[in-house]
Amino acid sequence: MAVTLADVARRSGTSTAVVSYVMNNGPRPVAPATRERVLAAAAELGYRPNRIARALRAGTTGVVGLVLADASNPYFAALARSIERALDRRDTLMMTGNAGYRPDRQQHLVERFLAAQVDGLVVVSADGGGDVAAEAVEAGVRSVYVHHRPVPGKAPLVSADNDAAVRAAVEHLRGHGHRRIAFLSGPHDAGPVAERRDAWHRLVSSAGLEPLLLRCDYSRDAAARLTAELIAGGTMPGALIAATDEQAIGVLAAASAAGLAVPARLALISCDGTPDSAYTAPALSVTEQPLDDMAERAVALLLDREPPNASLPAARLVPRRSCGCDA
Amino acid sequence: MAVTLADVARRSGTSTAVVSYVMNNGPRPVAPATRERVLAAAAELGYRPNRIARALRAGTTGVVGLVLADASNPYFAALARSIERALDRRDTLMMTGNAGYRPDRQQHLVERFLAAQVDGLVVVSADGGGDVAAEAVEAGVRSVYVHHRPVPGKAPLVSADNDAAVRAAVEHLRGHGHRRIAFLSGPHDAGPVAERRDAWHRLVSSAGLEPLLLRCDYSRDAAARLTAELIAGGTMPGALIAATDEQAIGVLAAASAAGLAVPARLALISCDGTPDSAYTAPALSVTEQPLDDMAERAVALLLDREPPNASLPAARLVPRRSCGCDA
DNA sequence: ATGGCAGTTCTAATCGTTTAGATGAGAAGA
DNA sequence: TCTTCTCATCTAAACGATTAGAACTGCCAT
Repeated sequence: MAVTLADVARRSGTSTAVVSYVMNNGPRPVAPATRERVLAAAAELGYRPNRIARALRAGTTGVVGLVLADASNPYFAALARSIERALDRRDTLMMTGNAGYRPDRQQHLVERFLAAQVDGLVVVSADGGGDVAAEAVEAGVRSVYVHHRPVPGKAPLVSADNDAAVRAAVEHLRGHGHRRIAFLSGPHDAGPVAERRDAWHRLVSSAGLEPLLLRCDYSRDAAARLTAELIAGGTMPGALIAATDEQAIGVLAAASAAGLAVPARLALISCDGTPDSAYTAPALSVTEQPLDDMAERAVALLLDREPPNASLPAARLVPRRSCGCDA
Repeated sequence: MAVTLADVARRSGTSTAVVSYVMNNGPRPVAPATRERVLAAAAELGYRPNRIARALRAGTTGVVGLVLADASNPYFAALARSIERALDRRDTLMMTGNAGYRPDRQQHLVERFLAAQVDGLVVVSADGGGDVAAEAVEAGVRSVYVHHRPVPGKAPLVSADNDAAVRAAVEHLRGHGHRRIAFLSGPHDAGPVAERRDAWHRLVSSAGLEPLLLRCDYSRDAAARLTAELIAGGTMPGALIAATDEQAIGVLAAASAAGLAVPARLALISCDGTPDSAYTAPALSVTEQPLDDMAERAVALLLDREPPNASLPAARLVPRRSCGCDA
């Protein structure tokens, strides 16, 4: 059915070797006249090299596996796109799998990807889950965690500097005159969220302010329910830093439903900086993660012989309406 | 480096054929005692079948290519997840590529996927772009368009019944007492958006109402700008059906910024029904697309010998706050 | 003429699995 | 004892591309 090297060779009156040399500007030269004949034959027949065969022979597939916690989450979706662009620059394809926050699914995906002989593995997981990359590393497949790494974790981690970002957020809210600055974290935070919480706790405590720590699941729904309870109970603080945009959007929805004015009665900043955050009502103030840089770094670590070791730019503060700014 | 069939065969004192038969519950039976030895050897060595080699021999890879317009758009992201689940049920992996609404990128991705010998191709494109699946179909690779199909298009289309959905939306808004029901469409609508617009136009016209048609890009940004202009010019209608959630979210953001109350001064319904729509302020009323059913249907069309020909369930109306309902 | 040397091209082994055909060992039937 | 049959297993040929090593052309210098 499909056109093979042998077909092109027959048509052009040469051998498969010569055709291969022409196709890859191969390791050996080919006479100009022959090259022409081969190219003409390939074009006529509509020859398309079979990457599976090449992969078997070469031991490298040009495909990287991406294990994603949840592509429906705009933060992970944006990260996935950045990774895709970084891979595309290296002419590498991407297999994707959503683990849906479930460790067993993560494991399952890793095994499927290894069987498919991926050249590398990128794991973007939320909190929780074991060292899924370990199996890949043992099998000799380069792997990298992005955003979060389990402990212990056998593969390197690429993540942004959350400390500086949270510092900027806290200082910004204090600049708006707030003294009760709460933090909304995850249920069992770890990784970047824990870093953010730590940074907040340190800053608020050392300023002599009371650190009010809230926790809920990383879903809009959970954050909305929590917010509704706090408002009903009259214990809503005047300023809040949400660990993730998703949670902040849930907070915003519940505040709107309960008639609590943002930013007048509640100043809000969240820490992802997804594209969505610019289109909430009011627009969310955020600390924006340098996703493109993180992705480029991660992919370089996987595929390039000499990965860059420049440090990652920190997340930066993007003030919009929800913190009390006009913009 | 990697453990092969031959290694397992040597270790268990059998041949590669027997090992293969054991691994696949092969086409021939194996004596129980031998089977045990083989399984033990495979476990000890940590054997993992090489799917690339299997693919070369079998001519089938167990991988499907998904060409997506834009995974950052929650509607497409949700659709992609549904497709992934449908594929997973058939033990099939997925390669993903985002075309970013650019026809040349679509074409490029299709070619990469074909070279990777995918077993099938799912194309989820927005308006515009040529018949990218044509090349795949000619190469004998089954393909299917989901959501939108270019004209002419060589592959079948899986799409929901938009007519019934829009009818429900228009009738619902009329039930709230609205008589000026505008429609916000895309810049050069086609496919599902055009269907929605047609349905709206027919219904509104036949009710003797004036059909006000608005157009802008499918981005939140564009919709927000258009809305701001309309509000400033005092020409904002009292009720609006947005073709997509993204546009509706842009409308909502601009209305909030300009202080235009939703739903009191503007009743809004949009036509995708993404998860996001429940968490806007106020919550968006939508007609919800049956994404899981669409995905299952599309994948069945690609991979199953006898695809189902039951008709697709229609999108259904989910009334929330933005249309004027209390819920 | 003849050996050597580029410059080309061909032959065939290889990657790891699958599987049809050949082979072998035993059991049952003549 | 000698077929005949059934099971279980082995041998080896694919799948399509890559690439060393062999082989074949001219051409020049001896």
